[in-house]
Amino acid sequence: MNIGDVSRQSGVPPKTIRYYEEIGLIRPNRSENGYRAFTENHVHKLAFLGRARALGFTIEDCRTLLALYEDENRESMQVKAVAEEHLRQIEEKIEKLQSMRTTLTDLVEKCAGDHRPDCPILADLSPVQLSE
Amino acid sequence: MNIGDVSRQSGVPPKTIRYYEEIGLIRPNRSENGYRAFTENHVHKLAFLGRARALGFTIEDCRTLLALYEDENRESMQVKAVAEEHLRQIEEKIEKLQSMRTTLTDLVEKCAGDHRPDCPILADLSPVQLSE
DNA sequence: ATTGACCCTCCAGTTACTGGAAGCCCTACA
DNA sequence: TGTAGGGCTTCCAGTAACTGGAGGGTCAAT
Repeated sequence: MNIGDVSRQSGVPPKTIRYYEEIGLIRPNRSENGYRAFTENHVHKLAFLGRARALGFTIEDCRTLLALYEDENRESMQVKAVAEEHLRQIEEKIEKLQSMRTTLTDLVEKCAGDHRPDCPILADLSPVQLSE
Repeated sequence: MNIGDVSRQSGVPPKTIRYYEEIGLIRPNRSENGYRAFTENHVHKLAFLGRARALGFTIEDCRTLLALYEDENRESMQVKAVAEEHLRQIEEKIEKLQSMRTTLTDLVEKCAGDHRPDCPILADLSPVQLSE
C-alpha cells in the first residue's frame, strides 16, 4: 500500500505519516521504486495514533501507548497511569483557561466598546492605576 | 536601569525581556558598556505584557494591545474586539479539552488498572474491534 | 588582583507538524 | 512515442514563545 491509501484509510495526512516514520513511530518497508510500502498493521497503528492524538496525548505518550498496545504482557495499570496523568494535565489546562475566561468575560463586559478611548481592559492590563 | 532590575520590577524574566526586544515589543537604549538601559516606562510596558500574556493573549495580540495602550486616540471598541476574539478562542479550547476530559474520565474509570493486559483504554484507541 | 554577580551575543532545542521546492515514477491517452 | 496528471520522494524552512547553555566582557568590593 502506498502512503496515499494509508492516509485515506487511517485519516492521518501523508506529511504526518512521514513525520511519524522519521521519529520512529512506524517503520514501513520500501518498494523497489523507493515508495513507502505499508501494511494493514500500519493502517491500524496510524488510526490508533490519530485517535490518541485527538485525545490530546503527546507524541511521547503515544509512543508509550503504542508499545503497550503491542505488548501482550502489558499490565492495564501501565496504560491507566499514562491516561490518568494526561487527564490531570488536561484538568489543569481547563482550570487555567477557565480562570482566564472569567477575567476576560468580566473585562469585556465592562468595556463600552465605543469610540471613546477609555477602556477597562487596558486599565486592567496596565500596572499604572489611574488616579482621581 | 539594568535588565535585572527591570526583570524584578516587572516580573518578566531577563531572557524574555531580551526576546521582546528582539521582536520589537520594547526598545531600550544602550549604556556605554553595552548594557540595555531601561526606563520606568519600560517596566510598565513589560508588566503590561506579562499580564496580557498571563491572560493568554498571543504576542501579536500583545503588540496590538500595546499599540492601543499607547495610542491616545484609540477607540475602546478596538480593544474590546481583540479581547472578544481571544475569549472566543479560549472558549473553543475549553470545549475541546472538556470533551477530551469526558472521554478520558470514562475510559480511566472503566480500566481495571491491575496486572492483567485487558484494557478498555487501548481498546478504545484501537481501530480493530475485539470480536466475541 | 581576584572573586562573584551582572551583563552581553550567539546557537540550539522545544512541540508536532505543515508548506513548498525540486525532482523522480507511473499510468493513461492521443 | 510523447506528454499530462497525479502521486511519490527528499530536504529545507517556518510555526509560537520562549528557554538553556556556552563563551566571554563588566563592575563593585575585597
